[in-house]
This record gives sequence, C-alpha cells and structure tokens, in this order.
Amino acid sequence: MALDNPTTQAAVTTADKVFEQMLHAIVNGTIKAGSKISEPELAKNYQISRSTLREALNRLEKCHLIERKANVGSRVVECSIAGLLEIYVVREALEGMACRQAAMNMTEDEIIEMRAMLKQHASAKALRDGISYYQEEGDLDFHYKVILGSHNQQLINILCGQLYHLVRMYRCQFGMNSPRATKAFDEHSRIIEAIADRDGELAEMLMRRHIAASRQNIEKKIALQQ
Amino acid sequence: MALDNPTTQAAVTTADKVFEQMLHAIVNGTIKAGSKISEPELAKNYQISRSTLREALNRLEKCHLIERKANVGSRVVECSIAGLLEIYVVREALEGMACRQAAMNMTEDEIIEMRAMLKQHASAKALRDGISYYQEEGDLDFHYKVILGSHNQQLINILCGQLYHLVRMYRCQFGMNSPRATKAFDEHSRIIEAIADRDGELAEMLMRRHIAASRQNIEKKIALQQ
DNA sequence: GTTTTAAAAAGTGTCGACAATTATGGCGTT
DNA sequence: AACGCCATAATTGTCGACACTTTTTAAAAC
Repeated sequence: MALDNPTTQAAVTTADKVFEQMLHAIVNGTIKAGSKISEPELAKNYQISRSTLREALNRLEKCHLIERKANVGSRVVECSIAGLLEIYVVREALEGMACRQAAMNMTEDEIIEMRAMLKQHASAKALRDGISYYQEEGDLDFHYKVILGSHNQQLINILCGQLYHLVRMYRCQFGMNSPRATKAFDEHSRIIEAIADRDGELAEMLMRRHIAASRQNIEKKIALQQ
Repeated sequence: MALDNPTTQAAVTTADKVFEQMLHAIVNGTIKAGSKISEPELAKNYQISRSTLREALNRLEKCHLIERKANVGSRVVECSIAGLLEIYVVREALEGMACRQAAMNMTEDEIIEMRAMLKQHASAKALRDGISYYQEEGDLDFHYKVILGSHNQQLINILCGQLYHLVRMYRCQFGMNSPRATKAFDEHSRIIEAIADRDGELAEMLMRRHIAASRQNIEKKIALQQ
C-alpha cells in the first residue's frame, strides 16, 4: 500500500499493532497534537497492560511523534509552523543527498520502475479528480522510491523510518494540498531523468530545489496570512 | 564534559543509568559489536529486572546501536566499512546543512565562543602531545557547536542524539586517529570564518568538503590495505 | 548416516502488583 | 484574597511471574 512504510516490517506482536493504531491516530489527529498521554487510560482503551502500551510508546518516541519526560509522562509533539520549516530543511539536505546517491546506486530496473510510476501518475493527473491522489500518496511514493534507491541504510532509516511519519502528520493536520501539483510533476520528471543520466550532482540540486520550493511555498502562504 | 551529549538530559531513572553504562560499553567495545544480547544475563549483571533492562535497550535502539527482531532478540550493530561510509554520507548532507543554518542563526555570542574554543585547540595543538586531544574530543566539540548553532531541533536531535553515538563507536573500534589533524584544524578555522561572515552557502560547502575529505581519507586507506 | 519429528530448554512478550515520584486539593496563615 | 504547606490521589518506574515463540536437543524413521 502506498502509505505503508518501506522500512517497517509486519507487526507481529501486540505492541506493534497498538503502535500502528496510535501512529495513525496521532497522524490524523484523533489523538491531538500536544495532548498529554495517560498510560492507564490508553492501556484500558486498547485493552492491554501498561507494559505493552509503554513498549508501543517507545516506538512512537523513536519516530519523534511523542516526547517523554522522566517521572512526568509523555506528550504528543506540537505541530508548529517553525517545526514544519525545520523538517523541510532536514529533508532538503537528506533527500538531496539521497537523490545524489540514487543516481549513483540505483539499478536499471529501479529506474524503469520509477519511470513507470511517473507515467501512472501522469495518467491519474489527466483524470483531474486524481490530482489529490497524486499530491498525497503519489508524491510520497516518488520520494520513497528515490530514498530507497540511494541504497544507503542510514538515509533510509532516518527518512522513511522516522521523519516521514512527521511529514504525514503535518500534511494531515495542516490540510496541505498545495497548488503545486502540476509543477511538482514536472520537477519529478526532471529528477528521474537526472538519475537515469547518472548525474548525481544535478539530481541532488534538482531535489533540493524541489523541496525548497515547497518550503518557500509555505513560507509565502504564512506571510500572506499575517 | 566534552564527550557528553548536549541533547541528553541528566539520567534520573535507573533505566537511564543502565542505558548510559551500556552505551559506553558498546561504544568502546566492551560489549562486542555484532554480539547477541541476552536479556536475562544482562539483567542479572546490572542487578535489575528485565523490564528495566528492556527500557534501556529501547533507548539503545533509538540510537541505532542495537537492532531488535520480534520474538528473537537484540544484537549490537556490526561495524563495517560500508556502514562507516554510509554514515559519512549522511553527515556530509546533514552537517553541511547545519553549517548553512548556523551561518544564518548563530548568535554573536555563540560565534565568539566558537572562536575561543578554536584558539584553545590551537594552543593544545602547539603542545604536540595535545594533538590526540584535539583529534578526538576537540573535533567532536567543534562539530557539536556547529550543529547546536543551527538552532534547528530536528538537525540537533538526529545528529547529536543518535548519529554521533555511532560515530564515536566507529572511532573507538576502528582506532581512527587520522593524520588529518593539522589540515582539519585549518578547515575548522575557515568554516568558522564563513559562519562569522554569515555566508551560509560557503559555510555549507566548506563543511561538506571537510567531511568528504575525511571520508575519502578512509576510502584511500581501505584501498591501500587491499 | 542423514533427515524428520517431537519434546525440552531457553528466551522474548505480556501481565498485574508494588514502590517511588509527581500532581491535586484543602487547610491555615499572612 | 493570595500564597505556601501538607495530606491525599493519581501517575510513572520497577519488579517478579506467567504465556507464548524460538531454538536446541534427542529420539525415531528412513
């Protein structure tokens, strides 16, 4: 499935399942950002013991979705504009480098797969009502594939394993369906071509601009609102 | 203290203390890389219950120092050349960006502090026998300060909170006292000047070259050994 | 002798209870 | 009425025991 994370393995233990449930709940705001987490209450809700719940909380903490203070408890992270911009800065650096590495390390098969995916996005875009699909899951798909294409486990872990949960949380809660759909599609195309040409330097530059453009788009929006 | 991490708060709970002990043990190789972790055995060694130990293991997992598989157990991460190079790639991207942000966001006081630190390193270097100090803790100090100077919490968390434990582990276990001491000192100086000039673009480029040079130094060494 | 199967041992996951710490609320004082 | 203090309640941290999985061991079948 598109929104499933490439790094997470199937949830076998109950703590895993509760983690996934809470993950979705936090991402889509059912568990409110900034709210305090009551261990006894949640354990009762999910019908599990506190030990199991705490195991799930530890994984949420690994994704930086909750923060814990000793002897005080856990809170869901706040969603602030400043925090969002911070994430964009990190993404610009990491995904830019991932793109450079992808240009060096992607297999021909992976490149073919990416081109096929983009073609599919293009037809979905033509359908017009498919635009929202493209923006949400399609965009994530594209970025995932580039990151995986870097073949760098550290990059993959940081980006897919933790940062992207936060990205999805912000997208959900800020309702970000930016009007950059068409533009973003063209940018994706050029990035793939740079990767296919094995031009790491260009690929990195294009990806950085692509992400920086999204960030500046948000900065502009904020400036207008004030 | 130099090697203490700026992001970790004082260890109050026993799980915290065990985490710190195990952290040091893993970093310096007392607990061998790649070895399996027996919960019952370690719990007995540290004279704590398995619950508390597992809490400590969760924090080690957050730093990517151990890896867990469901119903199987934990292993200390392996130290491979490939893994080391992967980390350098991530550092080049993240610390480069951190340096750019530092040029934008550092306060004048922080810049003064950095210059003072570098002056101290210079005198230590002049002492000759201080060289090892400069290389080990001094180098980490410099990089820490730049990262903190970015004022970007996400960057700080990823770099100081998790990646740098791995870096220290590799330094310890591979015994890396690279002969780049003098060169590195000059590079540090130029980076600080770029930050002081508020030239983010140059600062990022210099930091990336600085880290890339270290990586290439290792690649060269490896090539010679083979 | 090798492979398959089954039982036993060891290890991890989960639970409920107790201990230690922090938050709450009422009381008295200023 | 506002502030500080103490007792109580609630929450988090830790413990030991049990349930379930995986691994090991040994026997049985081929």
